[in-house]
Amino acid sequence: MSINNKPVKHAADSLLPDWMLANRTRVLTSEGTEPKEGQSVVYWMQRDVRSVDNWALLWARDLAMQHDVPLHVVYALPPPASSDGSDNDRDLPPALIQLPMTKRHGDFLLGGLECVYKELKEMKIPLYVCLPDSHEKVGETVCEAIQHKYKAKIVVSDFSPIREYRQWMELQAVPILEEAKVPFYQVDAHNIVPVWTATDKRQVGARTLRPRIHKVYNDYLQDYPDLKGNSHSVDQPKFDRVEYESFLQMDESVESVDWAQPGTEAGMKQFEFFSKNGLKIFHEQRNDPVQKHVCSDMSPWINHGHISFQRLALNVKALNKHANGTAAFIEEGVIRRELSDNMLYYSPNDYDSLETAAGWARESLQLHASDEREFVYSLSELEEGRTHDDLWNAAQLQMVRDGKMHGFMRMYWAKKILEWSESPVGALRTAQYLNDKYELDGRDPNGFVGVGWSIMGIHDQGWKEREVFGKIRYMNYNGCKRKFKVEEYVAQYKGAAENAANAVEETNGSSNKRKSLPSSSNSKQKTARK
DNA sequence: ATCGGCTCGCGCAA
DNA sequence: TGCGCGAAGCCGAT
Repeated sequence: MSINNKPVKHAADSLLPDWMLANRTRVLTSEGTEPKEGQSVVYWMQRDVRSVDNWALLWARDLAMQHDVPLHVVYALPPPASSDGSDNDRDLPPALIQLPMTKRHGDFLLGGLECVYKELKEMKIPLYVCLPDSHEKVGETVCEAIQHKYKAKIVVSDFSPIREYRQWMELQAVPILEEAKVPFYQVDAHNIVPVWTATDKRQVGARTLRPRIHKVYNDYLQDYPDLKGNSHSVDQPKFDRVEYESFLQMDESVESVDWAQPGTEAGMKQFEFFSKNGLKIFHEQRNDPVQKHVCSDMSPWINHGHISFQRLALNVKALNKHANGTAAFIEEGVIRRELSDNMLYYSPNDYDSLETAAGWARESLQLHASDEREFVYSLSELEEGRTHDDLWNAAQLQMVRDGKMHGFMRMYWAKKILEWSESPVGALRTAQYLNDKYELDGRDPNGFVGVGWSIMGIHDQGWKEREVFGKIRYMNYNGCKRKFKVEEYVAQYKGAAENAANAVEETNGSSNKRKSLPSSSNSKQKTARK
């Protein structure tokens, strides 16, 4: 079932406290769905897993106060991946929906959720975790809690442009709530300028989104009010971490990382470190993968919703130092990050496929689809970092080991996957698969757009035509040598190779649900042409 | 070391 | 309708 963007209708002014901008909201249920009798307001938390700096939670709490009922928070754990093999992509790595939750992601997700549970409990706000049987049942399961467990009169959710979230909310829950006459409001609690407000269509690049956001940026960069706790006494559900862990059926071969602990507090510590060390040189050194302590490394917490980027924007503004570093940080954290949401929101059904590329890019990749490739690697050769390119292998191993690849290397890494794959379609899916499996900040719009920028020219322009790439921007080893000390970067990941190989073997051996992936027999290395 | 051309499409001037 | 301009890079000329 495909997702359609309907014209955005904002919540009526009478529902909004003076600090809540109508543009942050949209009404998902149809006109005439008015609050009837009910005993609570429910906040369906999904993308923005935090108790502070969360416009959806704040507004839901205010609505509960207006109606003199308690607030309940409901979160749906993502149901285990179902790979029934019914799709026609047998030769491609699994798409996000078929990808098992890794321990790396699951631990971070549950850790953050547990923090929120405790923080809310202190304020007498209960958090109830739903366990839907399948992807198709998420909306139904959450609505069951909304309607029968909590008898809600109003539902507020946060917003994500990821397809699965939109299916759960817009396609599955909306009809049930309309039938039950429970109005369903959504808040873009993730972006500073809400995605549907910044522009009303997909943008071709940063240069068209930037002026639109800058024009209204200060209007939306409001400080957050404090969250007030429930005054009603309500039952507190238990937080059963063990049960949730077994529900997720995690892929244990991708281990958690030590450097990033889940939760708002841990994330803010990382940010304090960055604002003391990296911010002042961010504009000059963020593209040098050898430099330590330049990048903010905030994306795990931002993407999992543990921290609001708006909080970081407010903090760097209050710091009022390092104008150039701050400008570069805001450019990446606001313009480029919100550009990703823009792409997914306005192309909800094809943001992860070649179909979403611009005409020039599709045609050009098609024209060069049968060009002879100098190297073609199998998925396992790539996954284990066993290519001829030590720089690429190091980047891959950084991702496998640390759950985070340097931003500049992500571009080079994905471009080489295009260069070394049989087809652009396969390259795209392989890069998305590896990104979503290993990056702690994967499974997110920024990942789809980052990979899309590299492989199919999303938000980029055409460049000098060449083999395999066509007009897609090319990157190579020599360019990296010009920019940073390649040997130094490579040396950092020596010895990580065997670990990666073991992890991959474990994954593929233990997962009987996983459909078979391209085997290394596909691998070939051809001699250079000309 | 630094610069300009590469190539495309938006947005503005006409 | 035509033209200026940007853009998370490469490459060759200076």
